[in-house]
Parts: sequence; C-alpha cells; structure tokens
Amino acid sequence: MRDKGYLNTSMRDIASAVNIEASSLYNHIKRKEDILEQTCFQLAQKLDLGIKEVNDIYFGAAEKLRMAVNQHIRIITEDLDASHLFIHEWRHLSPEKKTEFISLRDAYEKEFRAIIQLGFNEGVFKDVDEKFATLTLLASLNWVIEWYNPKGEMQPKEVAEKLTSFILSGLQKN
Amino acid sequence: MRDKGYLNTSMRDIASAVNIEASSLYNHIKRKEDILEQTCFQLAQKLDLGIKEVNDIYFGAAEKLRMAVNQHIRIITEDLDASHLFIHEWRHLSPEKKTEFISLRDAYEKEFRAIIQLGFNEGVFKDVDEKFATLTLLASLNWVIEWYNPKGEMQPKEVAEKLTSFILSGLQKN
DNA sequence: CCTACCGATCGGTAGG
DNA sequence: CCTACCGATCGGTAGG
Repeated sequence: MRDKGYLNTSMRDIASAVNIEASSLYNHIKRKEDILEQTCFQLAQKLDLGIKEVNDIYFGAAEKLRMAVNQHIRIITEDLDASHLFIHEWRHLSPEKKTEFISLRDAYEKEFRAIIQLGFNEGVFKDVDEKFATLTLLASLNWVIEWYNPKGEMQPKEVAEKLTSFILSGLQKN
Repeated sequence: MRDKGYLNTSMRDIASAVNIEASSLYNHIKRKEDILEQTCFQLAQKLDLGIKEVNDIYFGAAEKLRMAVNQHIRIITEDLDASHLFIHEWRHLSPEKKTEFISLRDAYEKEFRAIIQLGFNEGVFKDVDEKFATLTLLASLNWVIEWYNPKGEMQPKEVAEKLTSFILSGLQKN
C-alpha cells in the first residue's frame, strides 16, 4: 500500500496479500475506507496520548520537546505502512471524517506549539514565528518515514536525538 | 488535482475543467501520464538549474545555503499544483520514468549535501550527519507547499529567510 | 470463506 | 473539437 498508494491498492490486491478472495474481506470490514479511517484515527490517538503524557511528566521546554520528538518518532516508525496512511492518505477520507481528522491533527500541532511558546516564556527559545516553527518541525519529523529503514543501523531513539539537536541548535557553529 | 490526487482525478475531470470532452484531451497529450511526467521533469530541471547557478555564483557555505533555499522556495511556490505532482505524485510514474526521476532527485539532493560538506570544511558548520541533515532540510522546504498561501502575507523570500535561519541556528538561544 | 455477478467509472480509441 | 463506444477494473452485494 505504501508503494502503490491507497487509491491504487484494490480490495483484490489486499485480499490476495492475505490469500483470500476480495469479497471475503467484507466479512472483516464494511467498506474499504474503514481501513484508512481506523488507521488514521488510531495513530492520531496514539500521538495525542504520547504528547499529553510528555506534557504531564516532563518540565522545561527543551526537555519536553526532546521527549515529544522521541515519542513521535517512536510511534511513526513502529508501523511505517500505517504512518503512510496517516501522513499522506488521510486526504481520501470522506468529507466528514476528513474534517474530524484535521481537527485532531490541529490539536496535536497545538501541543507542539505550546511547547515552543513555553520555551520562549522560559527564555530558552528564541522569539520565532511559532506556527511556522511548528510546521517546519513536524515536517522534519514526518519525513522520517520516507527514508527510515527498520533494518538499518539507526534506532528510532537515535533518529529522534539527531532531529532534536538539529531543531534546537541548527547547522551553524556559534 | 491537488485536492483529489493524481489517480483520483480522471481525464473527464480535467476535461470539464477546461470545458471540453475527455476524448478531446487526446489531441493535446498522448496519455494521462504525460501530464505527470512533463510536470515532474520540468520541475526537476528548474530546481537543478537553480542550484547549479547558486553554486556558480555564490561563495561560502552559509551564503550558498541561503540562496539555494531561496531558489527552492521560489520555484515550488510559483506553481503549487505542479509542485504537488513533483513532491507527492511522482510515485505513479511508469517504472522506467520513476527510476529516471529518482536519479534526478538524488542528484539534486547531492548538491545540497555538497553545500553542507563545504560548510564543515570551512569550519562554519557543525560536524553533522550530512545525509540526515540534507533530508531534514529538504523535508522542511518541501512541506512549505502544504501550508503556503500565495494570497497570504508571507512572500516566498520571507519564507526562505525564516527557513534558512531556522536551519542554520535552530530554536535554542545560545 | 467462496462463486458469480452488479453498476459505475476508468483511460483510451475509432471515425468523423 | 465531438459522439459513440471499447475492454478493464473498480468497490461492493447476493446467496450459499
């Protein structure tokens, strides 16, 4: 599904992947969109729980950011196929579900923004455009699924660590 | 096409957008894939020309990076529909064209990597994982098309400027 | 879980 | 540029 995309993956493709006939899939799901729907909303919920946990347990914006990145990377690298649906294919949800999904994503984004805001209030982060910084940050995080190889050398924790230090202090020597 | 995606946009959709019949489109193109193909390769070429120009004209890694980001943002915000195809829908190119496209993208990526490498050699950039830094950088740049609004306040130059400073010096105060 | 099949829609062609 | 149409394939259903 990651190669072909959601629309280009037919119920017959899915069925043959599990060695049954297409019509038999309908004993497990009601519509094709259920697969997309369940995957997108499950991941949204996982991420939301993750960042709320981080906000409850840790103190200090830098530490919160570090842990939020860590959780995000851990969750999206756990199941790359599901993450692909969550990151790219949610556009093909039905209009109602799409609206619902977007508001979940926005809520998650706001949690990240709050951390950046906190960092500014603490005096440890620069006075950046928060909305902009959050989008750029999440873009970097989500792009990981495009190149991440679970069988490669880099563990999710290491990826998260590198991303955090990149985001916090950038490329340039000071 | 940006809303529905390449696969979900039928020739009938395209035709009705220009007020003709679907079959009449075939007087202008040979196959649906031609649209995707031409758009993807045109943009790849533009970006490649852009970064080569930057590498010829400017000196110093920080300055080169700044200008490369500027060119990239300028080009992808010029035509958001085309950029959508270039960034997301190239997956649906035919196998041969896909391979060709990927090698163009890799070449472009290498130009960015070379700038980061140069920065390290000059002693102005940290000793980062170059491959990793390049991917993260390009992820941030390409994500711009997801939220950029041509009618909004931010001009492409301003977006590029903010991105560059984010990439160079990060969030944290030093 | 299967066979058999449906209406809808697709990319594309023939012929003018 | 059009009408008319094609074979293929789609998501999904009926009935067992």
